[in-house]
Amino acid sequence: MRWTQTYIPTLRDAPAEAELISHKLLVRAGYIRRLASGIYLYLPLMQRVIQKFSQIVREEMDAAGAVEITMSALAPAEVWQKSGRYETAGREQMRLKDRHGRDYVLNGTHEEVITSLVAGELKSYKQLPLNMYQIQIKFRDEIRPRFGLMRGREFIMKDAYSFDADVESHRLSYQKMVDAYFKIFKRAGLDSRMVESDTGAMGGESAHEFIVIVDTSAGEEYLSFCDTCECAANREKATFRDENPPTIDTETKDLEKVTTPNVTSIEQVTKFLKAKFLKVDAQRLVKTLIYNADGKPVVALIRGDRELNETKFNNLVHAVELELADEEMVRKVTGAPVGFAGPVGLKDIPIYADNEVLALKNIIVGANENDTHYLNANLDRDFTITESGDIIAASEGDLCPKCEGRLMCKKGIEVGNTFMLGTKYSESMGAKFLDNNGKEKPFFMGSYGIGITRTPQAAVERYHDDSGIIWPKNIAPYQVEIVPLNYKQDPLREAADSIYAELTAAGIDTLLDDRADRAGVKLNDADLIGCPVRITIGAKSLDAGNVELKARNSSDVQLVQVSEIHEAVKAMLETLK
RNA sequence: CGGGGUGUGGCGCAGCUUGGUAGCGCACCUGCUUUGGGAGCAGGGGGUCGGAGGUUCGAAUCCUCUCACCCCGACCA
Repeated sequence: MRWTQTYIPTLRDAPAEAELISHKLLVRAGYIRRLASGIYLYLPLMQRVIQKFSQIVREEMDAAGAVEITMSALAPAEVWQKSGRYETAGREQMRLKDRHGRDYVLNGTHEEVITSLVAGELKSYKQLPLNMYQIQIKFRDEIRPRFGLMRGREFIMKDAYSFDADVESHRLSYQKMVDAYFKIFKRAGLDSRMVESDTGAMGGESAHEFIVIVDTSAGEEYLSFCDTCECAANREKATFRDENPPTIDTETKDLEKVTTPNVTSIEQVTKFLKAKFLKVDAQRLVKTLIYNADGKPVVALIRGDRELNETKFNNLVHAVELELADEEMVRKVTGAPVGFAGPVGLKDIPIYADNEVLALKNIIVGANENDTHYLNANLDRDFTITESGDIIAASEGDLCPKCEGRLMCKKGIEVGNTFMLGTKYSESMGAKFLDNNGKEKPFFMGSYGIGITRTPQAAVERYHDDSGIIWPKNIAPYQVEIVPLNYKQDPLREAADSIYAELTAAGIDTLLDDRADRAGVKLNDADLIGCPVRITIGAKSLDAGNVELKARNSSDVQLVQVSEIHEAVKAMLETLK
């Protein structure tokens, strides 16, 4: 492609609204333009990136035995009402009416649509397993769109849906997708990490996310992974092993009330009590956290040296909205100022305890009274709990749950996800088949997404420098950019044209900067848009029959004879990621 | 939805406090010169100052309402 025949509006300054470096670069380098909040136009370069990545996705999905279809972006509301998600999807779902006043939604995902497709016609176990996917525009009325393509209201996604007759086959289908995902991200030049994730609104049995780790602030997902084994999890889900299990008293002691003037935090309480009674550590303290669950107070008990994981906690509480209670609620519930809450004497409030707390004896807790704590409180004798579970957060340096390694915590960008849905949707929507005994059964379904527009931005976030983007070769809009420093000079132009023709004929995606601009402008733009290989043609080296070959990710420059440039380019591309 | 902020030519901004009829850099067009990391000179085009109403002889500037956008939070691929 010749630069003057396409449209690459590069900008010297990034628009003020862009926050992330990747967002700024995509705008500055002329890949995207914003039409409205969370709605972007894909310009020629972006279109090529999207197509390249989509093609990789297609090839790997096809290789994994999935078949491509296209489902509508629009769907009648009934389809969503059937699964019950019309109500639960809430304000995130884009809705509209047609001219007759009938209700429609702009699909944010397609479980309902594909289930209704399959419900009437996929009837026999002989047709299973089946996996269908599409690459489609999705709509989500995000509360707050941001970060360019990362969180838009309209975006492109690959979504696949698998149908199986039984659990074993279901697991196999799931594994095939997982394998395909690793291949896809690898081909796109990205190191991805698969982590366990919370199933969230999607529901189902288990779920994983595929994450690209980034160092910048762009990462929205926190994940923890082991530095030794393959164990990795989203922070919402991460578990760890207790490194120094507390010594548990053998006998229970009598409950004792002590005055603790002005000591409200765990650190203060520990310090205060140590000074007084010695042998007190944070592990013996139990934190009592009051939460506001949809307007009603609930209590979380965790060991004093732990942090609460709100996602895990809410998996016990099942609240729509869960947040730390304000001072007023705490006073109302405990009858004491913040800092002295404890489970002893709390009435009519659900109390959820972390598993670790169950094992403890003679714990120290607030006494629901100003400046007072209890020593030697014991479960069942002094207080009761509603339910227990794992509700604590893993943090950097904790012991891996499966090996002797340490957990590391990093930020990442979620680029794909996989859900083992089981029979949740097929049951609610009546999607059934006949097994080999002629018995009617609901399908085992899986759902698998990849962010087609988000992933390239994640790549930019991962691969860039001060001058611009550095694309992995397989998703770069062009693999090679030719920069004749002065296109008006006959020898330079002729050399540029002939190399362009040769590379293009050889099937190498090549961009020729045939603009009449000065060298500096073109070189800067070349760095900005980030093609992995650059061929620079200048008068001095061309006099000796040479052009310059340079990789975007390196400062090394090779002088190459014009006659050998094709081979040299191929060789260089081989070495690049 | 709560808190904070911004709307002035395609992009980045000044002007607003103290009202007097719009300016700078980049980009764009023409010409000449220049030509290896965002050139120089000269000339030029483009803005109902987000919108509506009000105050005033006069509003980008003051007041009221409204819309859009951005940041922090809750939500999420």
